[in-house]
Amino acid sequence: MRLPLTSETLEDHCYRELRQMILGGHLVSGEKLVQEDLAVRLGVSRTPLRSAIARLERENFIKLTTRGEAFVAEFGPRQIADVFEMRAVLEGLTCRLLAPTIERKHILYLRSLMASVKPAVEGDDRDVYRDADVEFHTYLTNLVTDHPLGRMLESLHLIMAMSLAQGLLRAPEETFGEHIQIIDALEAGDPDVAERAMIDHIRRTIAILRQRTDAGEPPPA
Amino acid sequence: MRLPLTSETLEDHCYRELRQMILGGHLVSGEKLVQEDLAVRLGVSRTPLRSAIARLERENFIKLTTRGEAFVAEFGPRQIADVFEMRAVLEGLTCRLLAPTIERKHILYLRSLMASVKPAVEGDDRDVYRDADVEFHTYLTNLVTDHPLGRMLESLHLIMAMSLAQGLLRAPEETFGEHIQIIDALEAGDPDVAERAMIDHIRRTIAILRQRTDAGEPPPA
DNA sequence: TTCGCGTTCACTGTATACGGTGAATCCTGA
DNA sequence: TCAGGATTCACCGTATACAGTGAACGCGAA
Repeated sequence: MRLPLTSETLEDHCYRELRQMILGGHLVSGEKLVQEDLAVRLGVSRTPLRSAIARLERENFIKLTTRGEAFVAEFGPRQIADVFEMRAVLEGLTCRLLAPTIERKHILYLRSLMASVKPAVEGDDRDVYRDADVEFHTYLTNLVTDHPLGRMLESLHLIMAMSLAQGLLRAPEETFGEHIQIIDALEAGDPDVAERAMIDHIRRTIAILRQRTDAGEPPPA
Repeated sequence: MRLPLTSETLEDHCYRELRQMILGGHLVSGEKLVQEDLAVRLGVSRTPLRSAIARLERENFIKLTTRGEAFVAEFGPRQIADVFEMRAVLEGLTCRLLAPTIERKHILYLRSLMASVKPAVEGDDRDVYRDADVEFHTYLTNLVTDHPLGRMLESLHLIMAMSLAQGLLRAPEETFGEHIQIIDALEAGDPDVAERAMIDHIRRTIAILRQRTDAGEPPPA
């Protein structure tokens, strides 16, 4: 048994490791997760591994059959759109809650973040912009402390990161302006406007995803 | 070891049992959950019990210390309001998704449900009305299948049931009309109106809860 | 009495052993 | 050759054993 060099639990370790394996494509969609194999691969016993799997299942990264077999979930445009649907309203709520009291320094950070990727927008450097996009949403989420909302959004963000790993869904010049609008609304301290701006922002992306679903486009495998 | 009389897993059993113990007040807020004690009390080993605890923790019924000790979460007006905040937007989303395609029979059921409690509203029979209230929201949630939204709302509904166990937060004559409005919007098939009706409905309750929080009213203990 | 320190103990995380069950495989008879 | 049934096997849920770690408690010194 491995000594706990860090104070982190082995379950946490497995959780993050598995997540990374899914994100990094080392575990592909639909692949079966055999507990014993994975356990030796991660150097732990089945006990903490099982906990990690259960957690990932609740976060929709893993599907279980009635008999307990675990498979990596499939992420097509449909599934991503479903998750984004929840993200839209929950991140909208985030903005609503933040607007009245958000501190100036956070506004400044968000502005500087967007300013720093302006060249990427103009040069259409999508990799750079994508990271900023994720950071923008993650940063906002992390500002809501002492509220169960934060934890709920964590797992959804991962799915966002995953979907973006395959490339941006909308052009930077489009979403850039929307981010600015959100920041403006937060700075103005208007909960309704801020909430609406965020919801509309994400729902425009959902529209794209739904188009792909309707077109029957399969996940890029 | 108990034989699996039902196909249900022991973890599921523990989960429901614990939930019920919390709801029923057999486990009170702030009480520590000692794994071994609970295990013998439920007639199982610690293994499935631990899974159940982990699950309840993710659903905010149980808080864990850094060292893994589990305590029953505290549910004051503040915590309930926080959860209701998420319920508002997620159930709003439920209505938005349902509106375009909801079947007539479901509309009819909801109408008959409300009609059946009309006397309770007029007679101010709050116990009867409360059950119908929970049923109204639960029924709608269950209509959304094939979407992660349903599972996400499950745990939140439990907290609603819990808060209502202590009595209604608003007068039936107030919420009754709002329920009707929601049904009307669903029947009309208008996603925006249906979403807004649900959100407003729940947010009015949140306002009440926030008043109690501001007044510093402690949980009834 | 009170503070400090060591010992004990309770309780957790983790490993491992065990029994059961569905699926795959192989054998047998037509 | 092919269908059907028995047997094996792989894998999961659960129980239990073990080791580590704070916290509580008691004891001795100031």
